[in-house]
Amino acid sequence: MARTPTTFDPFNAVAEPKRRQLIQAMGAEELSVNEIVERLGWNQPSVSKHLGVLKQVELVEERRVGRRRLYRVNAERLKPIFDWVTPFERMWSERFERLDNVLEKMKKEK
Amino acid sequence: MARTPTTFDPFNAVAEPKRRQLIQAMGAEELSVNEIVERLGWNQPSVSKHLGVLKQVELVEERRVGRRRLYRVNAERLKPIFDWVTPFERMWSERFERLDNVLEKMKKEK
DNA sequence: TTGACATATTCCGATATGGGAATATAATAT
DNA sequence: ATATTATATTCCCATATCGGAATATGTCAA
Repeated sequence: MARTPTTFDPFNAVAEPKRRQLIQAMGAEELSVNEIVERLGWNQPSVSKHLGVLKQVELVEERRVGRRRLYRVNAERLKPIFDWVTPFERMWSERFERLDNVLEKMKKEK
Repeated sequence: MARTPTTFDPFNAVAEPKRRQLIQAMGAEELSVNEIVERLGWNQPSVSKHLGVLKQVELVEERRVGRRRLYRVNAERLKPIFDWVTPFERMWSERFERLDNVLEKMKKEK
């Protein structure tokens, strides 16, 4: 067996840095391929191909209008990533850093 | 050029489902390889290899004690993932669904 | 020193990738 | 019909997987 395919799930689709960049550049807007091309400065086939992957995992949705195709981010598909990573937040968050600091001080003052 | 290597960054390391499972199984505990093997029911080389990838991207840290190696999750390396995905939360969260519902109702009642 | 235990590494093969370049498809306008 | 615009697809290749099996390394114990 080989590596998990990029189209397997949002985790794999989004592992590619350019695809993260693409999603971030789109934000909440609905954009045509050419608008994305201009915004990112990549060549058109590259944008289309990355959109193709994102579409397969439903991270973007496509709407055809005339000869253009309008894409928008389907943020719900990012929720599994958010849900997986969020529980770990307490391990690095400021609240606990502060707690650590307090404990450090208590040590020193003792 | 080929696909972004798994060891390139936490995004890629964590794209592999088994590695997410491994990290989740470890939680905040410090565990030996064998403890992880038992906990997950995988074979030992598999666990070692996945730990190797996670270690390269510093998602886990290793401490040698006798003939054992104790691993623990370095959650800070998950922060970039959290930070990247979090801004999109407002696009799916209940708060905004509720807002949508309110707006829908207002339309209908008008 | 020899064995037992804990863990890492190597060798293998099938497979999917991303980029570049070229080209195909589709819709509109003239 | 033809040209133009907008987008997708194909063909190419170098490369890094993951899993399985076997084996190597390292450390303790008797």
